[in-house]
Amino acid sequence: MTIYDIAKKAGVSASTVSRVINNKPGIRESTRKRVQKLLDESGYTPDISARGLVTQASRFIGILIEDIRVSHHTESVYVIEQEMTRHGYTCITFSTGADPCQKAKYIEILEQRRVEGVILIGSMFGADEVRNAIRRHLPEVPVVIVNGMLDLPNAYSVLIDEERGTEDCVALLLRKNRRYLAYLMDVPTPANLHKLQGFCTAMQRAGLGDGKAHTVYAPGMDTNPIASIARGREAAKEILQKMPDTDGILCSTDALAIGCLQELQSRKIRVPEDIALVGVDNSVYGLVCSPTLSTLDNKLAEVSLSSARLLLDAFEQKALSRKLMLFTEVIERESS
Amino acid sequence: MTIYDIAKKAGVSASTVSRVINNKPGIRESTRKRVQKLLDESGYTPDISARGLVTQASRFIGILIEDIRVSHHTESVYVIEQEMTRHGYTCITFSTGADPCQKAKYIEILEQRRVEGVILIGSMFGADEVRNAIRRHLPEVPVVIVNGMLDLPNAYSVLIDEERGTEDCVALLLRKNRRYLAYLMDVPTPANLHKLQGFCTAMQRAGLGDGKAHTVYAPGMDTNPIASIARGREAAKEILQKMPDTDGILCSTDALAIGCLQELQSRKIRVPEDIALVGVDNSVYGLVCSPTLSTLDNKLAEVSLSSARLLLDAFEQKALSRKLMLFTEVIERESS
DNA sequence: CTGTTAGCGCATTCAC
DNA sequence: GTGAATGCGCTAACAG
Repeated sequence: MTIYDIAKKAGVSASTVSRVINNKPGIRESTRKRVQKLLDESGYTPDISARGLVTQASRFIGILIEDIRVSHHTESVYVIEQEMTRHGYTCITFSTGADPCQKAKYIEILEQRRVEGVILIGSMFGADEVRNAIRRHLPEVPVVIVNGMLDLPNAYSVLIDEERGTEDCVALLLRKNRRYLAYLMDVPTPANLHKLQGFCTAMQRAGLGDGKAHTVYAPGMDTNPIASIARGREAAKEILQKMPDTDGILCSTDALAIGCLQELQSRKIRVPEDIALVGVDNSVYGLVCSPTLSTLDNKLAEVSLSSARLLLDAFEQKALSRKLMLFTEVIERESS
Repeated sequence: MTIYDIAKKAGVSASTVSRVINNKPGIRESTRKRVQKLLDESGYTPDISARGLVTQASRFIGILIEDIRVSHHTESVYVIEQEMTRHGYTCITFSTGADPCQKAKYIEILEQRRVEGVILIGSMFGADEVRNAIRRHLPEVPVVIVNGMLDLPNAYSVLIDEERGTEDCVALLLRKNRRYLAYLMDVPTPANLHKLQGFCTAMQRAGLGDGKAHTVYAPGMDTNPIASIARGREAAKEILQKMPDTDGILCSTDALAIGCLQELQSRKIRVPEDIALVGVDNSVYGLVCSPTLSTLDNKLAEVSLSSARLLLDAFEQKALSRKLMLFTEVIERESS
């Protein structure tokens, strides 16, 4: 079923049908009615790709995330997809995994699909390989990176002040009279390094010594939340062994904090009485666990919506700024 | 950058370039080398949509789910996307929401994108509106429905025997010497009605009376997991009020069970000592809460992989069957 | 107001 | 082996 089929049935030319479909002016009302009726009855639907070929507009945007199973990524994708769909764009979403080369491959697929814009979710998309891939494959289309930076003329950033937020988390623990703080850090992405910086700053300011000495890493590549939890558990063991005096633990993600919590509880260490616990992400997990988890709300939903809006503005070249910063909020629950 | 640009640079015709790109035979090796080199250097990438216009193959498939934020949906989408991408297909995923009309709209978008196949995740896609939309907009492409049925010549089903699984859950509770069972049921989707059927069968068989009389509904349209948890909490109150003797609760989803757990704990009712709790979905939530949640693993990952494979088989018309059934497994954890 | 023509980027005949 | 011509479904520019 093409516009030609409709045109034949209606006894008009294909252009007339096209005009009706696209609500172009300059058509006699009677003709429009007649064609529209046929259009409705025949169940015709335009081929958007064919249209895109001539209008040079795919109406696609690409969304890249490392792993959609991570709950705050999911939230981001949800919000962005709703907003972009509302504006007539179709989202192509890929879970790229952690490997930068793999990320570059997906960028090539997005080029093949002629996306009009891209949203990268996560600071690890600021890697050099990604930048090169963008420069090579998508040098012309606006690219918004969420919670990260990309030094490219077509790149935009929506940032979250997690460094400051982490300082606020430390402040919370200090208010709870904790003095032997530990920091449990996930893979050293730029975002996580910012949080570490915040932790160190706050520790120093409080006269609690070198933050890095109180930091334990939870190494691992698997982005699955279950794997994250397991890593948190392992890292908790390390904290307890190396820093037995610890009375407060700050985790760079909620998933790690959950693992941590499980390890503490299995050892009958009371949370928050013996050790207070704070996570980051404001994920559902923090509401599901018991005690509920104090966490840093990094406003992923707002940030994602802003990034979608920023992309839409960039399409109309009316983006006010290439860089946007949003602020976090500490959510105090039972674990602190 | 088109094949014509490459052709000009190479001093050959566009057809030759096309042949090189598609690895067609009948090209002198020296020519192929020369063109390939230019292809690589220039950073040319074919426009898949333009190709699709002539080959009549979009290499798109559509995935429809109600809400990607629901953790087992997310898992499904992840698995399907990985598998389809591996086979050269690009997935277009939409969160449709609960409204059947909205679902129909998304099906129309999929038609506009000329998807070659569709995967519907969830039994609520078996609704009449959806069937009509498929019949109208996508009568020719294979449609796989996960955990549901669609009476259409181009439809395939991958089912999970949750009815039997629910019976197994009741058996678990009986083994734990529970006799006053309640069933907490989410919105009456076909899948949830199957579970209810399983509950009733098992209750009757055990001589515990009419299952329906022991069933409480958690009404609500919001598919967000946080909303589900809240609904579970409300429903738990109702159970405690109407059936104060209850010593075991089976919930049709983990999220509801989490809400239930929270309400019980807030009333100092011990789980599992006073009331045992079992969910369905084997979601991360069940590992995050405390006590950890016994649950029915409905093998969403396997089911999703099977549905992707089924679709791929249908593309090559070598699908062995239109209907596939997989089996569940009870996972016993601390809550029972 | 409407039809004719051309061309988007590509693969595929059919000649040569 | 390779090129010229054609058409996929559609919109846009230009006639009329």
